Amino acid sequence: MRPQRPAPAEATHGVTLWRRIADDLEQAIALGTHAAGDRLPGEVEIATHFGVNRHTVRRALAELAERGLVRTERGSGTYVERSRLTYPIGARTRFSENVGSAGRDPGGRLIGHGREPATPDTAQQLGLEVGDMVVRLEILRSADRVPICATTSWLPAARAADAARVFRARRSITATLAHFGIKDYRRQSTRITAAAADALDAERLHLVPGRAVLIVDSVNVTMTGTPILTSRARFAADRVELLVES
Amino acid sequence: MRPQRPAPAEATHGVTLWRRIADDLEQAIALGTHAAGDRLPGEVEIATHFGVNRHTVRRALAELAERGLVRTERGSGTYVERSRLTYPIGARTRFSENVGSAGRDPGGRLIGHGREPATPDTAQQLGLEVGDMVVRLEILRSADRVPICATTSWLPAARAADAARVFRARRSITATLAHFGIKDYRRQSTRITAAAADALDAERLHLVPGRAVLIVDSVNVTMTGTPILTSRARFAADRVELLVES
DNA sequence: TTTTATTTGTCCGTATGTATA
DNA sequence: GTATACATACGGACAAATAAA
Repeated sequence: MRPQRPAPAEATHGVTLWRRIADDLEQAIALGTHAAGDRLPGEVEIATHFGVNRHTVRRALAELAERGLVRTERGSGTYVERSRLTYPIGARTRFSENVGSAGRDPGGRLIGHGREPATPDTAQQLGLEVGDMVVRLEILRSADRVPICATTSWLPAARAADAARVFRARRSITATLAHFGIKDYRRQSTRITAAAADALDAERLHLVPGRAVLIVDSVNVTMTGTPILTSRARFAADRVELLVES
Repeated sequence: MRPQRPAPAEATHGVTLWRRIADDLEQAIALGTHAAGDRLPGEVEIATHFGVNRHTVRRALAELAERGLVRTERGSGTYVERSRLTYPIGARTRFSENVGSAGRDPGGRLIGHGREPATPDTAQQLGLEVGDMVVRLEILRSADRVPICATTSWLPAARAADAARVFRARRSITATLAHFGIKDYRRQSTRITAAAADALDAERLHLVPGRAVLIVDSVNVTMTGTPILTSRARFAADRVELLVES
């Protein structure tokens, strides 16, 4: 960041001081001058650097905090938040590919599984009868060892009986489906809503109860259009941003 | 719902009692036997109806409550939740059309506006220089008089100087853009994340602070690809579900 | 405003079947 | 096979919130 003195009104284009400082800090963060996790200089230090009052800096930092770029910790300092993982949603949505192409290390761990009768909505999504058996997989997914989402997936038991065992070996949904003869599949629809994290989310995703989770329901079909997998993922909203391109 | 006695193991397909009751209630809600807003029978009444213990019914209701189908109010009863407004996200996303085709009455009210210099990210999205002037519109949108989202939109001031005045007359973004010669436009990208509602969200969207809000950033371009409008919408997550089809 | 009945929330306990180690 | 842990189901009692008299 470069020092700036409050300039005459016409030179500032009517830009408020705090906004200019916020913009400067935003640029500095975007350019990597302050990396993720870094502690910014103290408020007084920033204030003297720009030649303004500390309260003006506080207003700027409040703006950045509200937008999620920084996080202020009372008695400690202001820290640059890790930028959200951009997670593209589309017909070819694959977790590992998404995380990998963001330059992060994808991980997936089976934390539970079961065999159960389809509930009405699961049955409808998979084109089954209510009560037909389905296999449920609970997978905790991460990027760079940081938990990203907890996914519950359902597959027709008739087509993928021991999906849990296969997933544990292959460590990928795509590879698991391939094992059952599904060479390719596509995401048919995605429904997105959000809720406050409950105790289970907090434990699995390692976040404070009450923080937001994105709830993403998807239906995946084979290339011939047969429903093969439906899932409900709960994302730590702090850490991801879903991207829909059209 | 039809009464059911706990049956021998082989007849239940291994389905637990509470799950079967939950499924039955879910069906009854889906079929409209219990409409949105209706109060379900009391726990004891449901229990005697199914011939089970009250705790078993409670387990079933807890399942439905967790999935957002019902809401229990201590001392009062259990109520069927209004189903979420399905909001399609795509190239042709238009608020009024989305709400209207869901059979609800769309509303939009300008609650604020301003003229300000573009911040770095707004400038980048609109293809402007940092500091170029933009017009900001704050719009509160509703369906059937229930607030759905608060949207902040930015347009290049050079192309849409008095957008606020036009919007107030036309009451639609599409009509406002048409006034400035933009006959058609499409949504280029949508970024979705979530957060807990702050005091401003709570007031505008009429919800309790801490409930989840979906934050939807979009960039809209003319049919020739020129960025014309960027917006950030904050949806009451309780009341909507975003739908992405691919 | 106060009382009373209704309804959900929480806690205690008991018994049984089913996975898991 | 045995022991252990867990989920399911039932029964009862009381507290707390609500709604109606």
